[in-house]
Amino acid sequence: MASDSSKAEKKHPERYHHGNLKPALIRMGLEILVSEGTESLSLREVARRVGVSHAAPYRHFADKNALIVSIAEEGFTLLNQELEETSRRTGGLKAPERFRELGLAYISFAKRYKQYMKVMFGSFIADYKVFPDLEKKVLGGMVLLEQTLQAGQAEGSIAARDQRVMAFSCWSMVHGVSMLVAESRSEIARMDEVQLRDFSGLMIDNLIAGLRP
Amino acid sequence: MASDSSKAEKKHPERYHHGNLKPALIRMGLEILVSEGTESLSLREVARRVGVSHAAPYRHFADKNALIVSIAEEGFTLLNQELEETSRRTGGLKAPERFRELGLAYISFAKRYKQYMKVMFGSFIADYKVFPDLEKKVLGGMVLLEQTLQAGQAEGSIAARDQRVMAFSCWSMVHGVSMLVAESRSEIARMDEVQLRDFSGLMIDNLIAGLRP
DNA sequence: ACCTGAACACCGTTCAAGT
DNA sequence: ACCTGAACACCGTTCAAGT
Repeated sequence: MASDSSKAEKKHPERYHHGNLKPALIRMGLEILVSEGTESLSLREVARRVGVSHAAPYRHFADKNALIVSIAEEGFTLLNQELEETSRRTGGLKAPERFRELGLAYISFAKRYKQYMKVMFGSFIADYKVFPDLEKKVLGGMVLLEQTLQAGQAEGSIAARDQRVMAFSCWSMVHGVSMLVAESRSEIARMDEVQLRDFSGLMIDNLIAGLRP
Repeated sequence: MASDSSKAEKKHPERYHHGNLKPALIRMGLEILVSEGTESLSLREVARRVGVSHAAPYRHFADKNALIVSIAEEGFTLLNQELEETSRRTGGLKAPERFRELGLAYISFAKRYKQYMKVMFGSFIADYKVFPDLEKKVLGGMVLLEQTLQAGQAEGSIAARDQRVMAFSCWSMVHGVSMLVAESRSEIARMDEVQLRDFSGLMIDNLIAGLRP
């Protein structure tokens, strides 16, 4: 009982050398992503800033791609959390209004986390086929949309048409705006958060009008 | 008259050493892009395949980014051509149907030229701010949409609401599908051309229904 | 079990020098 | 005017060797 040395060593969490290197690499990776942008993200730089040799990350990630996938996963988790919270918050509203709020939440996320969006949906992940988990996470938002539509059909506020097509219609529109914003294409990227929200609201209204019975 | 030597030399167009290096680099760049994908596109590799030293491209492009911008510009030109041809071809139809065809043409382009779309809208172009021309080319499609909407309002087939919002609604939806397809996100990317066209048609119909008076 | 250092084969970019 | 070769400062990845 006196000489157990295996667990008591982790006194200073600021010295990674042992212990929590993997999460430290992920955190530093997205820190670089947010501050320097997407071009500055190199495995060597991440290792350097975390104070570890450039070969060390290879004990925790198969390659650079694996690190990026981990960052993307965090992004999807964050996005899904915000969407679920929106869904909860708007529980009392009718389907079209909830639908609208979900779309606005997605776009708001994209505006606030551009770099995340680039990593989540851009071409940084070379072999996405190897990571089917990612695709499932993307579907998290779709599920919320379809549930909302279903409730809308039950209460008679949404037309009794194919849910999947309707959900995809909304997701695609909202995703399109989001990517144009994240990649700073088109004038819409220069709007501030409030302007973007108003404009997006009008766009979504155009779509919702077409989904009513 | 006998000894003019300045123009008569270009006999063998297959020897780039003099002459048309710049277009050759652009062509080879997108050839690599299409065959090997987006990760394999390095300036040195382009130079190598064109049979020229790795420093030679720098006489024609300021940096790698400039080459990529040139490729993206070709992509935009191609996309705009297809959209304009669609617009011409559907001259006899009413606005909602033309609107629909324009959207389908955009998505069809994205399906057939994934790599182009990645370069045109992805994060490969580091300093897009330096190239406002690109943004103008993006707007080419938007102009067609707005014109169509205007005609629709004149003939009474489109609601008398803000054209810009309506055009953006359509562009965003269609762009969203296109990027999900180009980046192979979501199940929609696994559809073949016919399936994708049918599904997209239904999505666009949802939107058009909301744009009617 | 986890990390380091050297090594390899690549990059993008620059610059003196060649024709 | 256009191109080359060497050089520089970076990469990602591997692997023997260290603790």
